[in-house]
Amino acid sequence: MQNSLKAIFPNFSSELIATIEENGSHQDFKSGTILMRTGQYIKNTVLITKGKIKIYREGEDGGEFLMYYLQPGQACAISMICTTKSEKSQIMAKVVEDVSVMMIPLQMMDKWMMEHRSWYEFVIETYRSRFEEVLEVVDNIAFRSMDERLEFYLKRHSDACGCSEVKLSHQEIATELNTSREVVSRLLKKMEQRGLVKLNRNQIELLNTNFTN
Amino acid sequence: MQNSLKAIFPNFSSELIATIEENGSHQDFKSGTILMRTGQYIKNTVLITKGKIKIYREGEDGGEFLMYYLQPGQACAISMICTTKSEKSQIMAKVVEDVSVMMIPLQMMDKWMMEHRSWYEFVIETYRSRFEEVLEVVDNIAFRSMDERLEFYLKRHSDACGCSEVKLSHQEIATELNTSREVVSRLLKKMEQRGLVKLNRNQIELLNTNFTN
DNA sequence: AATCTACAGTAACATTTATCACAGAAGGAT
DNA sequence: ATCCTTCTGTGATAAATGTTACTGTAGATT
Repeated sequence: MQNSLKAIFPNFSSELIATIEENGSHQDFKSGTILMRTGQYIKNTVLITKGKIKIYREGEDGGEFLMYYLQPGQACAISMICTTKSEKSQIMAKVVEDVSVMMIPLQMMDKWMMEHRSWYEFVIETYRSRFEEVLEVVDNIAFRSMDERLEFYLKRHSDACGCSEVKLSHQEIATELNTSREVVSRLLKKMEQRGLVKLNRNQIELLNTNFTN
Repeated sequence: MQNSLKAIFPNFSSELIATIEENGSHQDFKSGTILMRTGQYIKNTVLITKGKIKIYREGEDGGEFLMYYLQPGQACAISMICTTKSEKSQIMAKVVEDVSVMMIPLQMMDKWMMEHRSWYEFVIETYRSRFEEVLEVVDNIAFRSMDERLEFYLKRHSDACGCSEVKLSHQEIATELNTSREVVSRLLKKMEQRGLVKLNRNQIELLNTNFTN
């Protein structure tokens, strides 16, 4: 256990790892579990050691909008921020691949910030990278049209999984981009005609990862 | 001077105020000055003591997109985040009302985080509130159409200045929402017909601040 | 094999937003 | 007062996106 945590969070000091083992509680969740809801109070910070969690925003009409994914070695920035004052969550977190996490009680946050340099740096870096990621999301919806956003979305996915096949239905993609299935189908078809992708049932193969044209 | 800082940042401890006075440099900037550009390296954290700074994202085509405003008693979250590793800025910061600021050299950031509880809390709270604000921006562009976004925009403005008159041209508003002047003119006209605003040259008067209908 | 269901394709149409073109109005400068 | 510039209003049109409706197909179920 100690070994695995150290492997996943290589920058953590040994003392920090030990402290985490001591105070955190290890938990597993199945794909589909909703870990956090908008408006819910947060009592833990979450460190991901296995699997994938989707962080998204929910519209009043029930529409979803993907913000980013959390993967092993990462932590939920929102939970860190809100934790310090036990604020309400502003986002939804859903498990999309069975996960293992360490739940860190909120009281530890402030304490460790002072006591563990490597925790402090991890937290700051988490804030920074998530903030940047969200800014990129803003860019996309503010300045780009749906076809560009779709390309960006597929690229992000293949980057995340490290493979060129994206295993999602058009409906799922549409939901995450907050558009309709028909629009996604149309645009994908156009991309196929341009030779950028190959379409199969429940699977999109990226032919030209570097389609910046 | 000591007095004024304490008045603007009431939660800062006296020792922190003294430290800021000692290490920060007081500077003034005229309206229109660009304090930070995308891609620029950041070497200071900025505390605003007077005036207003606009934080926005710039598209490749030169389009702007308003993120939020910084006002007295606030600090630039981006500069704090980037500062810790002297990262590049991801946003633009432009003075929109003559400002006075305290520039804090980046080396101080980490040091004060450990030494001054009130600084630590201020930084965390700044992260949190800005993150939330950006999430709200995402909501708006992801889920809402232009007429709703325009209403929200006007509301934010009147909230910020504390008055019901928004002194902006249609062109300026269009720029910040990344749309065109004609669209703004048309939507405003409709709002006027619905009795929500009164239109004058370079000025929009909100008649019904609570237009959630 | 027959049936069922989720997924994908596509045409037709509605709506929203962007763009072009131009006219008039307000206020400052001469 | 006249001229100039900026701001505003509005129609016509184009483009992008959303919606409705329907068809076909692959794979699962029976």
